[in-house]
Amino acid sequence: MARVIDPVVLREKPDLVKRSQRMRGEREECVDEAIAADTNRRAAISEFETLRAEQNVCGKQVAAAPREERAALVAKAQELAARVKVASQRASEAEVAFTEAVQRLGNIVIEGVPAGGEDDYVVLREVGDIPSFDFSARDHLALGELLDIIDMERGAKVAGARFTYLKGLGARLELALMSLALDRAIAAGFVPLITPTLVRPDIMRGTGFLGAHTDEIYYLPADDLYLTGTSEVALAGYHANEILDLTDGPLRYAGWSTCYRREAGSHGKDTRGIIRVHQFNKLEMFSYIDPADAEAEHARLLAWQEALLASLGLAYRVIDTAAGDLGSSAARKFDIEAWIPTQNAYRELTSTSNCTSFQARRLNIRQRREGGKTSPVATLNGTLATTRWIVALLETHQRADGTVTVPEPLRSYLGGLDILAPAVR
RNA sequence: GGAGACGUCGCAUAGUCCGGCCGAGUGCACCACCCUGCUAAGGUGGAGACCCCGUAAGGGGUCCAAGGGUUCAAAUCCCUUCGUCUCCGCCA
Repeated sequence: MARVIDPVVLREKPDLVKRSQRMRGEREECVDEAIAADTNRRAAISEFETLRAEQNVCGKQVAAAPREERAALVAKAQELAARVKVASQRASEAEVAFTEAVQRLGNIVIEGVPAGGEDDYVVLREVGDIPSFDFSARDHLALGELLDIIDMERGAKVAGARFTYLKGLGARLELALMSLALDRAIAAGFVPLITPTLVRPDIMRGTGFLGAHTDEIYYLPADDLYLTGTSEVALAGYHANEILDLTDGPLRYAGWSTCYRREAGSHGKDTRGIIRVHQFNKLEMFSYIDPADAEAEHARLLAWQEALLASLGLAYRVIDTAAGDLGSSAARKFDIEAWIPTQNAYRELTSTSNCTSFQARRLNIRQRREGGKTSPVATLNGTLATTRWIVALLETHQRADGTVTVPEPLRSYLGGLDILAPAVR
């Protein structure tokens, strides 16, 4: 059964949970409701178990009794069985009610996370020089079309709005970016994983995506499967219902997959180019770690993201997302936004979340502790590269003639190419 | 898509036909101790997960792929789902 937040914390430190709910701008009363449901549930379980114990004893008596006494004992057992059935039903109803109540609670926000909504983030730092041009800068789509590497028109013809073709050097650029990121991840000790992009409902639910964001997700009714919007889903599900050995350190995976998002709530937003498309590729870092080390790991994920962005010559800022803008699973989230010259704004290129033990509880992922006890692990995730980076790369490194300088780290992945220019034919 | 076999406590298996003495035997692996003076063998004991009550000691409940059903009682009978394997068919 999904527990989501630690029931012991809920019971013993309800104020902590209430404070978290408040910071998220969500209902505080949910906490008391969950506690009441918990009390109710435990009473129902006790009642059922007492009756059940009685029934078990009775059953043994029936089996051991001589024939002539059986009829009477069976009659008694029948009566008992009926009562057990009722108690059992009540107990499972109470269990369901508790699960529902507790699932309405978001993860407990980490101390230091700014309170408030989407606009209440705190900028931790700005890094790199904001590019300036002595010519009129083109946006990424203009550059993409000039270079013949992005084809939105044909994307729309074949699949509809928000679909695209990456062509020629565009296709190679994406692969180069992903490959560079993968090599960095491998160097940092991540195990590469190419993940399923269709998953079952229980996995989707377990990772916390089947809540408020259900209409963001593509669903295939004929097969009862969901298309994943990030490999985080499959990466988190990878060790579902397992007991891990983390004595040699965290388990780190780098998931490479295509991602699918319906973008249901963003009609009219970012309609130009490949900033916001229904299908893109992403390399995702994912860590399973002892909860005590989760915050340190979060800092490491962020550092790896920053190192990659910086090496590609992108100007960016790091923001500490406000509590109200966190997903329900996240206890803290850092976004890195790169400067997009033609938008005169920072736009999100990566995101890294510390889900503490929230996601692991839902997915029943534990570790063996000293003394043989088990406890939930912590999970963290973070973007290491996505298709969207191409937007920042093209715009940042463009030149007056519409060609684009290839940042040094990507060149070896493009056969040594240092300038993206229109193909001659 | 059609036909069939199967899914047991880390691994391998027994048990399922004939429901209760099976929460479950055996081997291997594992842990503790003993014996042995040696990188072996032998002996004794212990090992799972989850939940409830309890300060604790301890007690109780649930779990034989998952979920339902029959029954006083289900690993064992019935149904559904998921998964694995074999054969046939199909296949960008």
